[in-house]
Amino acid sequence: MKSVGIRDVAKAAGVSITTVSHVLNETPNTRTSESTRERVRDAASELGYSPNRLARGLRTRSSGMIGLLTEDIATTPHAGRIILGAQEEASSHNLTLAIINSHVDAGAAARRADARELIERHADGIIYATVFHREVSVPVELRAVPAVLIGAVDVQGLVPAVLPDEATGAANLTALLVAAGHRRIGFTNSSVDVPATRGRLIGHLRALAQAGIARDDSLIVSGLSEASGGYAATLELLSRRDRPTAVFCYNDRMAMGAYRAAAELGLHIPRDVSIVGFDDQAPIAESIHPSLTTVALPHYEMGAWAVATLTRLIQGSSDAWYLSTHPTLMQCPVVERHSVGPPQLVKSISNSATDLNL
Amino acid sequence: MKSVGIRDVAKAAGVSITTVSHVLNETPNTRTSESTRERVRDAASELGYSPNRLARGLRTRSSGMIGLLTEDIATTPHAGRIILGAQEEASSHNLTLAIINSHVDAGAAARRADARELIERHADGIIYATVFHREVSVPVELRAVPAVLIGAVDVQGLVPAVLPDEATGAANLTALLVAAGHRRIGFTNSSVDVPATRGRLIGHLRALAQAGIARDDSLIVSGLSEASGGYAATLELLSRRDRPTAVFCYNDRMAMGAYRAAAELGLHIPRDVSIVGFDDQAPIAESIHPSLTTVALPHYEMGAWAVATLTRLIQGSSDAWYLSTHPTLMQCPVVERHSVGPPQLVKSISNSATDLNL
DNA sequence: CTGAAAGCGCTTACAG
DNA sequence: CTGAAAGCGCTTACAG
Repeated sequence: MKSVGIRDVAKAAGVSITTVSHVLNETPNTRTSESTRERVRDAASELGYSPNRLARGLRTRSSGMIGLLTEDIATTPHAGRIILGAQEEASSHNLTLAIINSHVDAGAAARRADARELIERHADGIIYATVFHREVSVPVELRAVPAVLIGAVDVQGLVPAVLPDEATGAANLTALLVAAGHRRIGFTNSSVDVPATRGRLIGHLRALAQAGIARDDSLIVSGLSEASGGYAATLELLSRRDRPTAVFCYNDRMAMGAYRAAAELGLHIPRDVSIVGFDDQAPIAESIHPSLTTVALPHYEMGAWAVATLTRLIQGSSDAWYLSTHPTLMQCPVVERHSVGPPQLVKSISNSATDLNL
Repeated sequence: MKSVGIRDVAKAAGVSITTVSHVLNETPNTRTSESTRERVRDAASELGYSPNRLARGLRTRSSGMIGLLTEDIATTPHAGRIILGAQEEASSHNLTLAIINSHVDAGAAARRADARELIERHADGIIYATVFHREVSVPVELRAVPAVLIGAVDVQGLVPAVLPDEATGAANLTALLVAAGHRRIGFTNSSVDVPATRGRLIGHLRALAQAGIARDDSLIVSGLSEASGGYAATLELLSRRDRPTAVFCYNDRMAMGAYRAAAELGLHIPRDVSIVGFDDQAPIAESIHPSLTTVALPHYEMGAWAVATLTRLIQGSSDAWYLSTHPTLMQCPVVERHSVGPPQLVKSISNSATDLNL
């Protein structure tokens, strides 16, 4: 199966390969008679010609490929959406997405080797995405090409980054709770100190302040960022005499545990207590009963932003410096479902059985 | 930043580029003195030379890239593991993985365009992965290159495929239930008819037969393959006078609903009823309480198999025909956690409250 | 054991 | 408005 090349099209159209190249690429500043153009296009489509990207890349020194370097991300549940956003944006720019994953603990050397591989293949740009929102020291290899970061910020401030705006997302979520009437809101935080932990708490506190609700640190309890941690923390919170009427869980997995704690205490969600999570993690948030009100992380959008920004950088946009020094924050939308209701009107005595007897 | 080429290495080592190419590629049937080889290697590493894959690809008519064509798969929770398996296997063969995703409903035309794009870039092989185990008609474009299918079987039997061995996985899971002492096992199936639905039921039935347990179709009830469907089906099953002592749910999401049904009936898992799922879907299976005994889908393995097989095909292996006509089945391992226990010893009266009074 | 040379399939000054 | 020719950076017969 001999593949058809530009030469075949030229011959069929009775023109030179130069002309074929010009008309097919619509080279600017090139005049070609309409009749020739038509002949060329007809010949090309008749022969089913499609240019060899390798040859073109060799000549133009650009591969039309962008590399996505991930750090264990393919194993996290969110990964798919980052990849999807990046891939679709890439397609729309006629770019191909190549993926390389290294394990988080593989170390800097592995990451540099991966970067090098992408460079050998003449990636036009590289996206570096980390599992958790954190600070990284970008491999020097990436200095050689346009690069952007997803979910991480470069300690040296040399490469543009997108980050989820956790604080605003959290603030909006808390505001929703406040709007429903809650004033005593528990917060079960993750005990590991990462930007997400800090950001979510900050947003929560900010919304409280804005609503004129006094900060009460006894309402903030932290634990493992898993269902088990959420269970323990929420159990503690809801067992108090003056238990909160709502609890904001650091993430959806913790919220799963919070549901169990509430059930064990005989508390009905959202009648007796409102629960909210963060991450909009599939399939938990939707599948749990009642379905969970939470905030979504903009993975798709960050993926798309990354390649959109990269294409600007590749085209030599002058935003580079500005972008590098000002991380882009992506909004995290609140997803309202069914785990929030108004607070109980009656002052509960410590146990919801009382309510049932009203 | 002028990048270093083979010419620079040749000059530095005082040899021809031919020689550089031979020593660096370790071309077979080529004698080069050890001293020359050493000089070349030193020069190459000193200059930080890495070959331009585009140029090499143009010359050798192979890009060293393999394409992964997915069908909405990046949006499914499992996707990451397929990509990861494929990517790691690709790395080990010095291949790069390019990903293109099309929406399931984008139609055949979109898929063909995607295949074409991969071919323009001279993908050495293409993997086509579908979201759900099903039959597909492979785009003709794929006939031009080695191709394999993940999770789907080609209606025309022309391309090799890997599929999860759902039946065996299900049989093993049911066998585990039987081993625990269960003889009345409910089965909540998905009401949509796909290979997975059929395979899981077949495996279940096979294990029952093997254990000498009479088939009782009243124990098989189907519904939506979501938590809500599992809830309804399980509620029905467990409300019967002679309720099953265990229920096998078509998937983990249905199992989530089953948990809720059991809780509502006051049935404790696994004391009063055992529940098992299928998919080992993160983060449900682990996070739910008690953690769910289920069977894992071999996504990583299928991804790795796909590229391993592709490399054999690319090298002209003669297995092609055999592989095309015999889909490869990948084992689905049972993952034991905490949702299975022995059946209740007492004959229940219809309501577990009775048990509590023993 | 080593090298000169052709050629992979394009794009792009440059000339006409 | 159109084309001849150089060249991107490699690999690979082929000759010596």
